[in-house]
Parts: sequence; C-alpha cells; structure tokens
Amino acid sequence: MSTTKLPASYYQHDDVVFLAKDLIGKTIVSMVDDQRTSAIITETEAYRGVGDKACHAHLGRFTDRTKIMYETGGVAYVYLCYGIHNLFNIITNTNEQADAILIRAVEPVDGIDVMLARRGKSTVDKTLTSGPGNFSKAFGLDRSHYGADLTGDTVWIASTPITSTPLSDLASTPLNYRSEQITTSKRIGIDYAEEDKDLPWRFYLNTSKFVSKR
DNA sequence: GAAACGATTTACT
DNA sequence: GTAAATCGTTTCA
Repeated sequence: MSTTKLPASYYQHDDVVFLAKDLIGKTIVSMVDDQRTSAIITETEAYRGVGDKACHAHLGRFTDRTKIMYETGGVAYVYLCYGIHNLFNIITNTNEQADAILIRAVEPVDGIDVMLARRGKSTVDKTLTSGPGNFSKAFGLDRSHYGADLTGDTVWIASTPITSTPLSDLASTPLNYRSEQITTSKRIGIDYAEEDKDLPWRFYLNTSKFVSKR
C-alpha cells in the first residue's frame, strides 16, 4: 500500500477541472472506527466555485453549510443530499474560490469486508462503491467529517503506484492510465443549472466496472 | 416559523 | 421509465 499521501499543495492547484481528472486512478483511504478502507478513484465531478451555477457556492453563497468551501484547498465538504445520502467532496484552490470535487465512484482495494458490512451487503458488485452516496457509506464518511483535513489521518488520498492487488475478479484497472481510458461527460443530476448543466466536467475511468452511469 | 428543495438510490411497473 | 423514501438546509414570510 502506498503511503504517499498527497500534500496540501496538491489541492491548492487553481484548475479544479484539471484536478478532477487528475484524481482518477489515485487511491482514497479512510480510517473510521479503527477500520481502514481504500479504493481507486474511478469517477469525479468538478464544481467550479462562485461562477458555476451547479455549485452550492454559486455567486458567493455563504451559509453554515457552504462556508467550508471558502477554505484553502485540502479539506472535505460533506453534505446531506435528499435527506438520505452523505456526499463527499474535496475543496480545492485558494483565494476563496470555493471550488470542489465530488467523488462519485471508486474501485475497492482494502477493507472490502468493512465496506460490505457498512452497506449491508454480502457480495461485491459495482453498487458497493458506485454512486456518491454509496461510496460515502462504504467508506464510513458522513457529516461528522465536514471540514476534515485531507493531510490528517482520517481520510486522505495517496498517489499511485498502488501496491495492493485490486479485486481480482471484478477489477480491470491497470496501474497507469492513458487519456483514452478516461471518458469526459456532462455532470449528473444538475439540470437545474441552466447554461452550466452541460459543461463537460465529469470524468470516469472507462476500463472500470465501478462507475455510476455510462 | 413554514415550506420547498435537492450534486441519490432503490424498488417497482 | 416512474416513483417513493427522507430530512437538513435554504429561502421566504
């Protein structure tokens, strides 16, 4: 298992769309309730701060929920969606741009038994960690992790190389990715965002089974 | 204080 | 494809 935790400076890059694509293939790790889980990031979406109609911080909206988005990049933004699902985001950039990246799907590597228990499942299939609500639940992430420091020891991201063996029967993920293995599309579930709803700011690893929607 | 609204998931027709 | 579940956040009065 790689221990190359990404530093705070990584998250402070000023192009959230670039970072959303760059995160594909990296490893995300959580240590919650003394249980470690890790997985390869397979699907993300970029939300570009105050200028993006799909972003919760559009036009500088500043509330108890969104205030963390204005922090310096490298913290978590977790919120409850539809009263049911905790959605996990990474805040990026500096200068209070309120940029965020939503983690939409991952491919399990370590702690699969823990993920199964948290999801109430007995067998692994793509629904274990595909879809932002399912990913967060499998990783034990909820609003108690609002504002979590991604350079801390609860939830973080590690760069490749990945030394653990991915799921042998379900994973098809190589350790290095070429651009044609990453598909770009419009974001999911934001049709209210008017002229910004079709921006190509969703990325997924098209060689993985662990993707929410094709 | 009241009401509408989701960056979703799952089950059912 | 359609619909229900479910509740904190936001907006409006």
